[in-house]
Amino acid sequence: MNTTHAPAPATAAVTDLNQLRVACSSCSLRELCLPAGLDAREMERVDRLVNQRRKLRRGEHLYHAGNPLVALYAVRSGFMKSCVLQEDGREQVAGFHMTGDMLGMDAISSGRHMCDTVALEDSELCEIPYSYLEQLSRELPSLQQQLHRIMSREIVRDYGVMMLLGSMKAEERMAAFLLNLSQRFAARGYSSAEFNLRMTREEIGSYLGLKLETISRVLSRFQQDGWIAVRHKHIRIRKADALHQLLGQR
Amino acid sequence: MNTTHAPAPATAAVTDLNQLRVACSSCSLRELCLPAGLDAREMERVDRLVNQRRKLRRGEHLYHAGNPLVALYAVRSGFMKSCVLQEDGREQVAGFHMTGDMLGMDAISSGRHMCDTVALEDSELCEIPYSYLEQLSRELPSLQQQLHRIMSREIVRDYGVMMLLGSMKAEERMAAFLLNLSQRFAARGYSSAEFNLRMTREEIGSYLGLKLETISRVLSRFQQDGWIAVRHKHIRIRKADALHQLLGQR
DNA sequence: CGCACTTTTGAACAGAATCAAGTTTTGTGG
DNA sequence: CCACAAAACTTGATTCTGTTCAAAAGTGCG
Repeated sequence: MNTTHAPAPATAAVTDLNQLRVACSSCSLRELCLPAGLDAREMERVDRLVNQRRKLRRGEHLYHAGNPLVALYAVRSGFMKSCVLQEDGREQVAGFHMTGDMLGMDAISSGRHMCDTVALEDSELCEIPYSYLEQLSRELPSLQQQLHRIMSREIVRDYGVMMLLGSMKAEERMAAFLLNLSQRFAARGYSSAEFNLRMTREEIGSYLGLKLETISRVLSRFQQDGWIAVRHKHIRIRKADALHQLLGQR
Repeated sequence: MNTTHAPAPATAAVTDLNQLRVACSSCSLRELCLPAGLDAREMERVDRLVNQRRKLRRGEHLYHAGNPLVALYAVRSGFMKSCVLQEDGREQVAGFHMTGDMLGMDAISSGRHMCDTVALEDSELCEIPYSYLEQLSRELPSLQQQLHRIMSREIVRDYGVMMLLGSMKAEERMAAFLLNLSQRFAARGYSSAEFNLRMTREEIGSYLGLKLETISRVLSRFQQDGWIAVRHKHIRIRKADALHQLLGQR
């Protein structure tokens, strides 16, 4: 067994911290991530598959649109965004990714990434070489299933974003966004009521199809209504019900 | 070999036209569809996998949100739409599907469909039992690859829709929509310059995040500019360049 | 052939964008 | 560790795009 936190044995030739192994089997995210549903023997084989870590400083790219597909990535720690770009330079945030999320599946169709993925804070990722993943998932039906589930989950998530962008007003989009973050933090064992936004108002706006001024105004309005408390990037949800109602009604 | 158009042999006990076999290997869509990239031996095995057809009259559902995942479907002929629904009853078109498109991948993540899929004209679909597909794709690496490519393509398509909904104006959305249809018809051997819309203005509006009146107005404007000719559902693209420019600029 | 649905077009309205100015925060280098 | 510049945020006033409401005309299905 090996973990990031175990000191490197003095006798071993471990020179690169990035390559320190962290077994999936001992990872707290295993139930959210690629190995969900695998038994011990299977997990061991996945451990050997995922043998490379990648560290990114805030602002660094994991990949750019156009880069060839090498690997898929699982977020081990930190926070990322993916942006789609248009010829004319306009850019739109297509998603925010946190711990346990899988990245890079956009590249499978053409062999090249179709978006940019960037760290919004210092982050660590597990690199899953794609060709080995394909191979191993032929041998381990549970792994194959989980991979398919993960890709399908991304498709479903995208449908939700379409709904958001296509038929909600500014306040509804913001409520949906906050509740989504809240729920994802909760699923990871953090508070669902209090968290820090890792992105700027402009990035939220890009994701929600709104301008940054609108984001700012809606947050202020929610605060005045007593539904949330905002201070800079810190959010405290005071009336989750009210936010939910905003979505359910009409 | 067996095709839909061959008369059923009088001696055979073929009673259900829906079950008449049409081999993938003799299907004109094979290069667009699931068997793309397979050799003859592999194709033969996929033929045995896809042994059920399903006919839908215009307006009939292929599946509803909530239905359990049974199969994926390939559009053999006709035209379909998928709609996501919200608790409050609001509904949004998430995609239009034509010949060769694969449907149903939204259900893999949870085992239940997350959208409604409906025929917009009489349509025929190939039913691909999902558990057999999983199994066979473990045995045939090319099939596995193609399945992954298809799911990834759906993710990339969704990114495009997000871009459209999140950062384009009404006219740009409409131009993108028309050009996308045009290009997809062309890929299927039809005219890229002239085609019939299979959906109502309201459905286009729902897909593009606009109201039907806006769709009508934008089409009229395009027509006045001489960029297209619209008569009811019939569209003739006269200046594809102008439409492209509308997207590329700014 | 008629009724329901779809589409077009106009006029008034609303929500979000844009423009603008000022404030706060953050990150960097001295 | 502090000072400063750049980036991020807030708020107000104005503009504009697309929605809503309304009415009339066209289409097509049964």
